[in-house]
Amino acid sequence: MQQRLAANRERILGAARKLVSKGGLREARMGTVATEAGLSTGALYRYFPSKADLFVDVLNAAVDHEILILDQIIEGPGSARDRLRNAVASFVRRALRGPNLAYAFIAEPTEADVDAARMLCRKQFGEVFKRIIRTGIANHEFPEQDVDASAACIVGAFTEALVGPIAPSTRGTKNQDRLIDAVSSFCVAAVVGAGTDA
Amino acid sequence: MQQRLAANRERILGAARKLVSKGGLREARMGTVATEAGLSTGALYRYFPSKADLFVDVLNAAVDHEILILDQIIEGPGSARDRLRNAVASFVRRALRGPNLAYAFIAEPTEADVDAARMLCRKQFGEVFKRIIRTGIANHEFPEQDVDASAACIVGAFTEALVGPIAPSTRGTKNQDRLIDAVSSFCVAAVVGAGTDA
DNA sequence: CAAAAAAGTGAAGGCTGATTCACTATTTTG
DNA sequence: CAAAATAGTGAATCAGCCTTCACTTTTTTG
Repeated sequence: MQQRLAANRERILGAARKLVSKGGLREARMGTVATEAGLSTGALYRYFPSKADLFVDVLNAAVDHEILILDQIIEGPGSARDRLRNAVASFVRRALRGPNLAYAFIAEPTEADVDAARMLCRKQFGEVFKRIIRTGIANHEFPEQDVDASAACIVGAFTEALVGPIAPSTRGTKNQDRLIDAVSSFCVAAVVGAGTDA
Repeated sequence: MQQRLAANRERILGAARKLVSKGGLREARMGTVATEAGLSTGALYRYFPSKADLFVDVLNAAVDHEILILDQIIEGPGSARDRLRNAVASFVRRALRGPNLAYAFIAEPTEADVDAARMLCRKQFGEVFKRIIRTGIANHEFPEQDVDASAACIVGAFTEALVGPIAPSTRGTKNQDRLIDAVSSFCVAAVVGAGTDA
């Protein structure tokens, strides 16, 4: 019977995830989550104290997963440059593939409570990139630079390229591959060459 | 007497601008705008058909102004590289200085209607940067690259560096100058070196 | 199996904030 | 100056949603 409860909790999280991934936070209503999960609205509150709590959970789970993957790349073998490139490329690739979850999330604020969590997540991503940039600087692969600023720029760059309206059409594997390449080249070049003419 | 009306309209726009620049769109209520403008809520609707209309106007005015400045830099003299650097630096400098208006705006979605306008504005900024990148490529100052992607990355990079939570403290002229430098160096290096190892 | 506890229901309540509107004040006009 | 038109007022209305709660159903327990 614990089973049932745990399963319900999962179903709720799953429903919320699904709704966010299409439609975004803006359109994720508690009622809809409930229906999607096959429960009544009231039941949700037996599992999560509030909408914000529910969605913060969804966000954190998605982001933790993503961070884990980035971490492995960043801490793995290879030159700092290659690891940086792979990290960015991996993120963009995954974002383009799946329904945008962490990605819709990372880019789209709503209520203040959830927003705070979102900010934190962005910061987490930033931290990962700071680590690799520092490594590269220590290595003398990268020039001295403002690590905080560079990390922020990287996160901003790929986010905008992914979800922004400027982004070119991402239909077709070909275009996607090109975008992945373009964005990761951009970031690598920036970090490698940053400070050049500061 | 037309005067009075025009003046009121201005006062409303001014009030809205002021409220957005501190507090952001999220906290800009019609009632507050009215009070700030010295009018009643009802009166606002004699000047603007809806909240969205009002704020779209505010947004567009702010962005048009900013675009104009960027345009002058981009179309001005100097190498493509310098112009790109100046354009980014100018944007960041202005954003850090004034109360963030276009900047709070450009980064912070709310209702769908206003959001559409916001997207368009980002696109406009992107267009400006595309132009200079194309020029540089034609010049052979920059390597061939995905112009759309690079422009998106630039807009994303400086936006995040400015308003994102990752951004380092921007208190003090010193820090601000460093940030301006870091961000513009980042973007220039990226564009100059993009495609290097694509 | 009956009573108690836990889970689930969904309509009603409440909150926030935009929009309206019946009415008053001011300005224009003949 | 009186009538008509135009501005302006702000309390009431409306709308969207989250959250609650009195009640039913299911599960546990003695």
